[in-house]
Amino acid sequence: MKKDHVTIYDIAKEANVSPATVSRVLTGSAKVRPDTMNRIMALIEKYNFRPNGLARSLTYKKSKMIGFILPDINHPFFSTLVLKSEAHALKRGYTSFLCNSMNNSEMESQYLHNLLEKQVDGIIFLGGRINAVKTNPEYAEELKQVMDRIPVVFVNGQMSGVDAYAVHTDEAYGVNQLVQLLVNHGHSKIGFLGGLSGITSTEMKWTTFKEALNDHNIEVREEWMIESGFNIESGEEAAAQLLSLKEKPSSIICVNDFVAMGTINMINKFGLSVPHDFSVVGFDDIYLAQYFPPGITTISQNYKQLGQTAIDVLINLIEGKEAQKETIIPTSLVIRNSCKQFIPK
Amino acid sequence: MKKDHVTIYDIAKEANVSPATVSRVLTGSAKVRPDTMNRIMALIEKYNFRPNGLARSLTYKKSKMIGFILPDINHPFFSTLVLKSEAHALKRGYTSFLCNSMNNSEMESQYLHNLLEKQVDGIIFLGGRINAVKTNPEYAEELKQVMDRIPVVFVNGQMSGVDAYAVHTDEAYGVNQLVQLLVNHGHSKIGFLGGLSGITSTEMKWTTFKEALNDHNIEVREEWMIESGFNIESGEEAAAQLLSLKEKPSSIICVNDFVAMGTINMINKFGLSVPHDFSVVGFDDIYLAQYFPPGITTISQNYKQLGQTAIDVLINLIEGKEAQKETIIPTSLVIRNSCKQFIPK
DNA sequence: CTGTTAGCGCATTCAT
DNA sequence: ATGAATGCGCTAACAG
Repeated sequence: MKKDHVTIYDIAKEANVSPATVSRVLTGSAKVRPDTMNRIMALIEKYNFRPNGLARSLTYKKSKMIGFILPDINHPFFSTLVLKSEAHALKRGYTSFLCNSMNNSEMESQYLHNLLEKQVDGIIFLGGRINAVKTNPEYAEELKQVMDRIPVVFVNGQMSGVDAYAVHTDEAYGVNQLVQLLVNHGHSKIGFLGGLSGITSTEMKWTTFKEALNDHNIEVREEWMIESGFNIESGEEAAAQLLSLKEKPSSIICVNDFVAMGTINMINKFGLSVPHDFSVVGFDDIYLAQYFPPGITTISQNYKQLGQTAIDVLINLIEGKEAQKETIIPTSLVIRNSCKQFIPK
Repeated sequence: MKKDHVTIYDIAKEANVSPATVSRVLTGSAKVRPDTMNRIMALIEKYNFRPNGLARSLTYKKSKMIGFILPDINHPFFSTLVLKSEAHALKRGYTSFLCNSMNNSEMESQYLHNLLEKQVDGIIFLGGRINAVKTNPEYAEELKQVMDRIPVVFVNGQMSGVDAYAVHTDEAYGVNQLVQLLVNHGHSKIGFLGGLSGITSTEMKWTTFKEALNDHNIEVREEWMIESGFNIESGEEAAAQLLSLKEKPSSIICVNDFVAMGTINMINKFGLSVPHDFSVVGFDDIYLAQYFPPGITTISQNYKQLGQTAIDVLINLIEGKEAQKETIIPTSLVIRNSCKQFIPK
């Protein structure tokens, strides 16, 4: 079962050459006479030899690995983003190390140390502490210490006092697109469901939402802005609350697609329907958005571009090249069937 | 920005001790006098020192990492399973390395080598080549070579000629539960949608399905068994085909929840509804199954147990302990609203 | 309790 | 074109 690990020394001995020569054929770092090369290659084949990556990284002082710290791979937004990013990183010669923090700061700290010990060459950070409106100075300090050693790129986040490289979705633009769409459809009573205060992306969406309404001379009704969370249950809860109001909006912007799904479900449970009784729009354009009846109109985060850019910035930093301090990725509107022209009753 | 990497030698020098002593406080492998220990700890703190994991693994000849080869982290089945597995592995002191093969055998090969070079202590293999009904001998050979070096555990798969440790869901039992449920509800016209021939899980579900119908003295109608695939689109296509048949079943078993969603969507597009016109059941119990209207009755794969067992088997193997060659994880029926009593018209 | 020495497996000068 | 020697950072004997 366990064939003892064969090393370049074993190969060297059997080929009657020095380990250095074996190393040379492995890396192609110098010319080797064709016949000795063939002899070595044959042995490599014979033993199915693979150089020990740990030893290699140790001498190179580069592991060619990048770490990802993210909240939850189970969430479609992250899984899609990570999938794209990973593929791109691989193309550039880097393998990825995923760490699910579950939005728990202690886990983030633990993983940060873990990644450092594993000698990753850089880190992509998503969610958790970099999504908090008020930065915890302790966590910021920790991150700064990490950044002292290896490059870190924030995706859709920021920390006050931490001068980090960042790439993020233009969420404000997305919200504006949504409001514009609704207004174009004749809606002037617009609600906003989901999200959590204290989370930057939520608060930014809220303020943008209000500004957009103002720009369109539409009154902001605080009772139509209901905070709840980010999953389907949150959508259901928020919608239930909204639907029990005496006066209701005719359209609803949801903080993300999951919340939109919950909202649609609850509207149906109230015996009403989308888009007939309410126009509902989401955010993120997760895989399911197009299939969840009636097909959710939403904002695409352009995952591929987002992930790719983050990776490019990080790798450029790792390899000592120039990189843009902050990159903003545009969103795009994806029209489906959850939204229709407002018809006064 | 770049503080030169500090090593145990640096710490040792500044603390006026030998590197070995520093190593001792790091690992706790031997007693160290309290005051020297404190001195060392202070320096570790001061420099925020972290031992180099690569160097460590090199001497330990253990990396405490396990690799996952899986088709696509973006699919809820895998993301959930991986999340559970990873958490359990971490609890047992192992970190995970994820590799998305996209069901591409070449990528699997590439990753297999990559993981070997990275010196992972073991591998969890899901999907792809171990799901093929007819084993490709070349791929089997490759896997055997890997297994010659480190333990590998198959999850929901197998390869003929490869005597691997395996953990899998009792899919046959699940299909039986589904048929039983439908029969209990008075259905005797049952279809089966989705899946792909050549994929073990599909073929096993098909044969189990037929046997179950036989056991219940129900005729098997080949035209109600439509092969298509595993995603929502596949469900829609298969359902469209089924619905254009002259004579249709009253109930439908889908190869998984995605296909069930597509099926439900198509039924709705035909102006019919679930469960009113058709009872539809799925498989996997992904997060969305409960929220996709009308709430999908399905079979749970018991992710946690499945993942945990796979990890336990693998780690036991890695650590030279006993492990069961094959473990079967029971499924459980999750009743929701996509299924109702058959009412003859 | 602590220091010295010798690898772990590989890549890289510096010679030859 | 190739070999010998050295170091990457850490742990594990083996002394003392």
